[in-house]
Amino acid sequence: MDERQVGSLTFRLDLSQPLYEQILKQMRSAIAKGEIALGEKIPSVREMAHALKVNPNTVSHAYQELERDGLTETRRGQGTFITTSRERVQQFRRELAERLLADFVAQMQSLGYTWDEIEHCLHTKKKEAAVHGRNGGAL
Amino acid sequence: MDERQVGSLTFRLDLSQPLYEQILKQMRSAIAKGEIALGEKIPSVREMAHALKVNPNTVSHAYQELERDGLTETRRGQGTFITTSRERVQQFRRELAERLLADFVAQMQSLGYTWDEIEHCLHTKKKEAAVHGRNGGAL
DNA sequence: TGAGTGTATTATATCACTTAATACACTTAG
DNA sequence: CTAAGTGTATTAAGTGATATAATACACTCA
Repeated sequence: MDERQVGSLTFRLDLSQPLYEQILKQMRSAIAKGEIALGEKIPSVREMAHALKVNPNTVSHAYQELERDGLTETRRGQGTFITTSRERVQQFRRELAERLLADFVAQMQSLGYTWDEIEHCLHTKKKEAAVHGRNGGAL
Repeated sequence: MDERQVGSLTFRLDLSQPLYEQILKQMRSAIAKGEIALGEKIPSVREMAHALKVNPNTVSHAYQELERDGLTETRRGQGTFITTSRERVQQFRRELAERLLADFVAQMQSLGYTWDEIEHCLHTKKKEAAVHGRNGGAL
């Protein structure tokens, strides 16, 4: 429940990972999902740092990675803005998904799972989730 | 190609991850895949350390994690041996796969992918792999 | 002009990881 | 019994990534 609100965004930080990485990943998700509109200004480094109770340098680190990803553009004296290129966002989302998928499959195969078995596991979990989503999730 | 042979096992180590974690994961894979037989003795801490050009403490760290997993049993003065319980190995393999799957799905969903889209991505990649496996992998 | 931007710098502290050098208790082959 | 080989524990040191703190600078805009 340790959630922090920053503008329209919600962040959850813990100690299991570097803070700047958690900020980075959650910003990436928000952008990929369109929770932040194209061209929109994101919170300033200092504002974000204050809201998350984190050092400005840590936020700056995350923001610089976002720019390396091509997801943001920084204008000195103005702030940091989401790219206006819908194509760039979609491409980045696809690349990230492709990496996740490749890593997942590689790790499953390192445990001796075949393609068919991996597909079957995913399908089974999907059906389980469907049950939990309908009513099983309730108390 | 920086591979190291230790008995019947092959290890690949780099600097992108803690050494003890790489040893741990590759041992887990070897056990899960049955590349080491149940009850078999694995290389001694010192032998493994020498072969991998790594400190004995680092190998010991990995071996202690393996025992925490229930995959090995240590006998003082004799060495470290793979568990004789086939059930334990199979259960651990399932648990590991379950964790990988849950994490993968969670990360895909954080990018806005639906269950159907995730399934479709996996299926597409499977077919790609099939092509590369038949002949596309050749030069 | 002044407040708000991103950025850079220097310093300090902490933590995980790795290596090194020993030492101890145990088991087994000789 | 002895010696070599087991896992394990301890202490020390060094490294690198991470995070914080305190400043400072250049830029933009009302």
